[in-house]
Amino acid sequence: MSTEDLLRLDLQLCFPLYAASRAMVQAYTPLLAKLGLTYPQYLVMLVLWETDGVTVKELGEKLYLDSGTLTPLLKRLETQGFVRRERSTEDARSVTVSLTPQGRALRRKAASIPEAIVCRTGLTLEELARLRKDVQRLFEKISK
Amino acid sequence: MSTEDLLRLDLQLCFPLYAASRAMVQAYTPLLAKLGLTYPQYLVMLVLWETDGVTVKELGEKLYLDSGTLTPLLKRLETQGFVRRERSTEDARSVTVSLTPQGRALRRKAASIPEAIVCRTGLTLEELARLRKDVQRLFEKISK
DNA sequence: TCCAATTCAGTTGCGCGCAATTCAATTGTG
DNA sequence: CACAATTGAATTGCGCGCAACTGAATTGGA
Repeated sequence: MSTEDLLRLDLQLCFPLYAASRAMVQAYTPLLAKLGLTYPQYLVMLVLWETDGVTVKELGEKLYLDSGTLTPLLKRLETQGFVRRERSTEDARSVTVSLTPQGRALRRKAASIPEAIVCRTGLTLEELARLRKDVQRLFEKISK
Repeated sequence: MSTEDLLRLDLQLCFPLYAASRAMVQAYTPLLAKLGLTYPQYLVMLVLWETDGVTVKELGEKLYLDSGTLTPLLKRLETQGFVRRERSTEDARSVTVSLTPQGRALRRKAASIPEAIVCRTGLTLEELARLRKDVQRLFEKISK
């Protein structure tokens, strides 16, 4: 393949990835708006619904986001009444994030979202699982 | 699969897509920084290197971005001296974006980037082509 | 024990993305 | 032709992402 070809927009992997990621977030947006969440906020809630009481650092490791992104995002979730943020007693450098009852309750309202998105893709669960694995593999290759 | 499972972060397609897309942009960032470009600016340049003299609307259609994103981005490219923006004479509502000699020259400097990224993924061109097609198909399904 | 190095969250600054709005130019219809 | 509807770019406002930095708390080595 020539350099010319490699510089063509439609032949690069990155652009479809970038476009698909944004389109995915846009598909979630109206569903999440009903809960009062943005997509990154939803990701934080997914982590907390699975493991309540995590530090900002742990959230960052799971979501690949830094404190510059998480701190203001968590403050907004706190203002909304979905989470509490408190300095850890055993290590005062870290901050523990935990769900409020309201934050826990939100999980039920979110329960219907994944299926709605799966339907939207029009792919079978097998196709989705394979694509997810491929994209994950790509991510691992790139991110080191 | 249960609702519980569907809400698990690691089982969703969207999160790996989101993480991979950001990781990809991060892989481009140091290479593009040498040219004075961000990743979205690079996408605009890719379009212009292929088809010089396009309107903001056409750019938006190719990149799935609106004027709210493009107008300030194009102003920054203009300030850098890579593009010119001028009101169309036949339709004064639209603005035509074209390359400056400096913008055209940038293409040669960018020529080595796609291959560097391909190497970074550690995938064969066949694997990349297949993944690109799958992601494109997903994008088309979602974005309507 | 002391103190330099590290860690963790927070802050600042900037460039997207995108919804919503504005305004001027153009188009289409009676 | 008139004028309402549409189109295209620009603007505003907000929430990310992320690099770079700050400052406080903790750790680890001499």
